[in-house]
Amino acid sequence: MSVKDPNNPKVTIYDVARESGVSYSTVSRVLNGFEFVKDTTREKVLETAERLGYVANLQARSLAGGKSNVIGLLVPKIDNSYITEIVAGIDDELSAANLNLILYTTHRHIGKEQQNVKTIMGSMMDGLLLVVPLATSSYLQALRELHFPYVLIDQHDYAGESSEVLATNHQGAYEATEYLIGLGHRRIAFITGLMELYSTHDRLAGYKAALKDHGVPFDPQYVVQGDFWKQEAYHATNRLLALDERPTAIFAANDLTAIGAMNALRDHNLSVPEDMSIVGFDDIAQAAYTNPRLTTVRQPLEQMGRSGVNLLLQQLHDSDRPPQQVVLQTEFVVRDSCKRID
Amino acid sequence: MSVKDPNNPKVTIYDVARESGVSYSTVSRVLNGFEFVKDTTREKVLETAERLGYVANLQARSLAGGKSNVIGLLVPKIDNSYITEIVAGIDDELSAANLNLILYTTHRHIGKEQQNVKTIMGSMMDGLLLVVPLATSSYLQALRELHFPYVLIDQHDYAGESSEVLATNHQGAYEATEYLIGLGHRRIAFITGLMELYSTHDRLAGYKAALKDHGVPFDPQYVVQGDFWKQEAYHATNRLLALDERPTAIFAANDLTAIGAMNALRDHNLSVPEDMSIVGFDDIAQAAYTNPRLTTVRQPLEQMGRSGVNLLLQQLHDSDRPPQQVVLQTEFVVRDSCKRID
DNA sequence: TATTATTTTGCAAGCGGTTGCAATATACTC
DNA sequence: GAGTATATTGCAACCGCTTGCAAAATAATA
Repeated sequence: MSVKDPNNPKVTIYDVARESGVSYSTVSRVLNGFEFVKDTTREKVLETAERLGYVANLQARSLAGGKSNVIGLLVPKIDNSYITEIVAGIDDELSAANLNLILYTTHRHIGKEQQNVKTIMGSMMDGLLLVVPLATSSYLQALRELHFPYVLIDQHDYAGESSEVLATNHQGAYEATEYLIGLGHRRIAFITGLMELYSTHDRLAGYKAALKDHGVPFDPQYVVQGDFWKQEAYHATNRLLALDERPTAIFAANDLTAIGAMNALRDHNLSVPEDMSIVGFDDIAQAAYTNPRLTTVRQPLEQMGRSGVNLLLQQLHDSDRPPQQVVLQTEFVVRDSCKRID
Repeated sequence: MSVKDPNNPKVTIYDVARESGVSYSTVSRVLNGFEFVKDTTREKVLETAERLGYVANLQARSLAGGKSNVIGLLVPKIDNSYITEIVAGIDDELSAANLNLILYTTHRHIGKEQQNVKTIMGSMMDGLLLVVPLATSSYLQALRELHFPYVLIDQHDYAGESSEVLATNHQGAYEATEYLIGLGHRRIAFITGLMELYSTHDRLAGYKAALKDHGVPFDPQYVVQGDFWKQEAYHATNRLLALDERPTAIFAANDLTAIGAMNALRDHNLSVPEDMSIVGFDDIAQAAYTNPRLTTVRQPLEQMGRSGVNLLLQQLHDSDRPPQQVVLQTEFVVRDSCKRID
């Protein structure tokens, strides 16, 4: 790396300065769009920089107190399209804003979440995007105290002091449940997601509200706990099937849960939607390819990522901007996994 | 960020030094596992660092010529599981090695690829992982000249001077084609991928080799160009269906292409596998959920990501290590999208 | 044209680390 | 216990860039 190659692309600000006959600070000013620079100087510098193929060293810039143009992204794990669609939106928007993205994966390891946040705060990134973080209380406070810009994506800060982007979970769940009721179902089960996440609670509340509004008594035995993953959903479904009075429909907290449920049903030789209606949540790409195709509540995942970036960008520009909440609309998508019963 | 908070987590090496009564260089040495440090000193420093919650500033470290512990990852776009599975493997392995990942997405914009590589080289990352890069010649040379550690994933450097991880594309395509021939097919079409990618050529060669070995004459009209994406595959399939003598089977360069083909067939009211057999390549998650389930050639995508990281790690440890090639085994996966014909 | 206000520019310090080299402390010999 | 080899530690310089402040250049005013 340190070879002084003749055609070494490691051009520094000093090289540009020397080559264009001005001081390095002037170069710095030009490159940062500082206004008090004579136009001719600016052009000259810009031209030389271009010619020499100068590219700023990010770490040096950030170390010197400027912006690093890097924002951190904390996600649980890159292994399902719920996450990757959000990340795609984030990446897209960040890229448009000429910002770099450094990815931190917690591998669903709670301690790591905290650890990463500390690293990020210590590392002079410009901001942080947290996608469905779990144990937030500890470090959210630290982030706030330091005025470190951050945005929560699909997670809620009960303290109400964080910018966040959410979807209409309650409404989505309400509509899904209502749809099932409309098809004649009365014994409707709900497989929850991770209890640490706000969306789980919000969806559960929507489900209950719909039952109530339509005079269907709420029966706790039909609410079983999942964790947004197939495996756990599989077990949860088995528990439901062991009930004396099996449900006739399952509302799954997300599509992966729905798929896990379908797997369990298949292993019990039950078919969807004949023996059991199923509704998911998210509308990940896979949902359109299950067999039967999954009826679900679409979340605008990519848009959620984009909105998160925008919220962060606003904070970056105006650091005292109060926390803001963006709530995106879900949409009920009818496909083939539900059937009317009598 | 610069607030001198009482509980400011921005602890520097100087703080640790002062607090533990040694010089900052000693702290640096301890933190970097340098050997010539007295055990008692080491412990004392480590203990203080821990207590103060010290976390190294990456940019400073990298600026000072040490390792940055950041590696760059260049990918086309985060929007399909081919990419995300590879990224998952990379992320996993990197995380295990305690390395950070900064993500560069080219959005399939060739100029951006080059631009990003330049940025990366100028930014003192420790290394670079390139997943299916397209226009490589220009910057691969620059990377080599600077001895900048990098690894190609699923792409081949014809100059033979790059470390790369590939899959047995030729063999995979050969087996797929052979399988179709074994089912009695003679008019077997091949929808190619992006011609800039090595895998496309390798698969095409495997397809041709299988035809030849089994005495099936190669007919150029059955090879149509795609680009690894559904849309283009859709059009390519339409072209095949417009032929006087339609093929009875389609071997698609990847699963997305296969799915695009299936969409086109459906729009022609043709059913798979009754009217047309289809084989894909990759075995992305979706392949198991198409209807009918897709017969395909599995690439160990996640493992490819992992291997890429390992190759890079080796280079990081021994910078004169000659370029190495890792070729991972593909595996033919029979599902329901092919049928025997007479 | 001298004087003063305003632009532009350059210098130096510092961001938080790493590292070569010299200085100091400790261990080993005789 | 003096002398020398070896293990530890500290100092200073530097990585590439930003920025406050002062100097130099230019424009405005009298």
